[in-house]
Amino acid sequence: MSKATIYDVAGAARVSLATVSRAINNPEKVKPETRERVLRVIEELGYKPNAFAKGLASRKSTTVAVLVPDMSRASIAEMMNGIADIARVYKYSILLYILDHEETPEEDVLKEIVAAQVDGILYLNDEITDKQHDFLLSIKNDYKIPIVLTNTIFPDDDEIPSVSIDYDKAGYEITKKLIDEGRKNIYMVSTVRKYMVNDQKEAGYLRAIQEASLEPKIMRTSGRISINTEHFNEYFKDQKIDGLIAVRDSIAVSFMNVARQNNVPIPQNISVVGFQNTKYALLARPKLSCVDVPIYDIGAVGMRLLTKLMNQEDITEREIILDHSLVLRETTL
Amino acid sequence: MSKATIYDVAGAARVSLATVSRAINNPEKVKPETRERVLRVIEELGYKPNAFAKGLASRKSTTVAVLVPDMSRASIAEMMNGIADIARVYKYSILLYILDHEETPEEDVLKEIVAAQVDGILYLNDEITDKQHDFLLSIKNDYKIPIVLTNTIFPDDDEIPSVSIDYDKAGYEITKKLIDEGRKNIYMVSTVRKYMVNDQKEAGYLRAIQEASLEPKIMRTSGRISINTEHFNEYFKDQKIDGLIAVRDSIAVSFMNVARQNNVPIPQNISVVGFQNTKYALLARPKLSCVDVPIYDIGAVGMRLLTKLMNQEDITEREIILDHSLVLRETTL
DNA sequence: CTGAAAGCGCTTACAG
DNA sequence: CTGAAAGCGCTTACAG
Repeated sequence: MSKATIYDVAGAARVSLATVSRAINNPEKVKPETRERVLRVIEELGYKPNAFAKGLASRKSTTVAVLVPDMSRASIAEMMNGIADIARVYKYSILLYILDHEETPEEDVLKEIVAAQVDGILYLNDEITDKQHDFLLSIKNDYKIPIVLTNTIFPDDDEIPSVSIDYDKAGYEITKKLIDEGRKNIYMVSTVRKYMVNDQKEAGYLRAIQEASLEPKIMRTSGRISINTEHFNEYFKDQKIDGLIAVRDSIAVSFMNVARQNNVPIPQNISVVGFQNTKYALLARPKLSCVDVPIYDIGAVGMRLLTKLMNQEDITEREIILDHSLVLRETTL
Repeated sequence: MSKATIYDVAGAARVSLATVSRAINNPEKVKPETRERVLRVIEELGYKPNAFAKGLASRKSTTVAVLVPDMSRASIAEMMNGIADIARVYKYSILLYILDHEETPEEDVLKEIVAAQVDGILYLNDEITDKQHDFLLSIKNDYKIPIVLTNTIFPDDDEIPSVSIDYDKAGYEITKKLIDEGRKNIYMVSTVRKYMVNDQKEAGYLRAIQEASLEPKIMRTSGRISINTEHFNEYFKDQKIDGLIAVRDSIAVSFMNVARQNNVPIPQNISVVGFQNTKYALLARPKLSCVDVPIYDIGAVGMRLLTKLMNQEDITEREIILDHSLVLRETTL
């Protein structure tokens, strides 16, 4: 049961190794009966082509690198499911790189990725500095490795394709919803870290607030629950808040817990909404209204787009925007 | 900037390619000044060894495969963080395989993994049938690829090393805690899917229940929230339940929501506990008591153990059990 | 300490 | 439609 090579198959099928290779990779170039004989032997011997030899000879790896910031974020994990499902369909393997922000500079990780000879890169890190962006561009142009930004965008970039939703529009819509309810003091709770997508949510929020001549109030939190609690308690001192938009469901739930402690009924006194539509939203009481982000699909479509790029197919859209929707449950009027 | 090969380096450094290879892989076999000259050229040319050629020639890939059932499970995702951090320390790359239960048989995925020539396998799927276990054994023995079961175990297996906590003991302890509170009708809510770790939690529960001469009541749920709700409503009809142990935090939270709807105070009337100590537990009100599972560490230790196995180091412990703890918050007396 | 050469297991023009 | 042969970029005994 030690590994059969292409020579073993060729011998057993009484053909040359070139024919075995063709039977696998270009079946139409082989006479049907020969092909079947070869395929049968492959089956019998449990033959699997050695990935290294194949990669070396063909100069293609059928491997993509996926670069993620932190797997424990629910959105990242769910995207991976979408990516993996599509990768399997197109027979790509996934090399996974998780950034450990403190230890290894992203640039080093990217160099590792280049050395690994991947055919393409899925970039899920949604904090992108100008410097990082330049480096991505150089990888794309110097090494000709296609890159797709997945659930993130870089403003005014028309070189690197991306897949996401229109977070600006979503931010606008959900803010508008609260304004239409008659809310006047609507806070947005965003993150200290400069995630690209949260910038967009904020921009949409600001647009809606300004259109309605209200006062914008953006707070940035680390996301740590204990710290949130402290901040949120402040909100109830002046009693002026009547709407809250959190960039993540879990932050919204965290706020609701503090509101209950202060005996402020939701949604009667305050409308609360989140982003993503995770399990947190469903498990919360009252059930959280939020923007639904099709995160699995974003991963899947990102991977699909990358396969096209790797095949040098013509891409009409370089920036794919998937649909989102507002899921109104119990925390809005 | 297109890729330099080992020949380019050898040429520029005026040595043979064998010397370049040694300078990289066995520096002590090369005269210091030669080595430095080679290393300088490598730096200048930005040379990175081609991973395929290296893998083909050396028959080692410095790559491990990680096989996971579903990335969206919080425990799996967090384990990945631990695995990736340690993998980087030991310079291993990670090939990620996510099972899509319906589509591709696990056996096929495992064959793919073997073909990818990985040096080791981290197996995180915690539903293991006898057949799957046999297949794992054959991979380990026929192909000599080390395997580590991470956060799962296979009963009475002394061949495949594993890293987890003592779920049986944890199940026992948490049940004992409720019994000590004076609870008499303690339910365990487990899963329909036969996760190995949940079997152990159940075993521990049963042991404690029987010791106390109580009646065991195990319910198995699909985990879908809507279905849970239906089931849980049943519990309140006969009013006999006074303790609930869920194998996952989110199931416990789900139950608490139904309890509130039925106006049953927690923990006064019913003690509720979960497993894992996820964000769900902290975000719930009252805050959920639960068994804390050091899931990041399980991943990290699993990866570390695998590196030892791949280096053929002597392993004293084949079954590593990490410590767990009981985190008592507001849902227990 | 260093080099020449074989070999790892494939793919792919090139002939036929 | 099929085969012989070169080549992908490395590693590693084997000599010297």
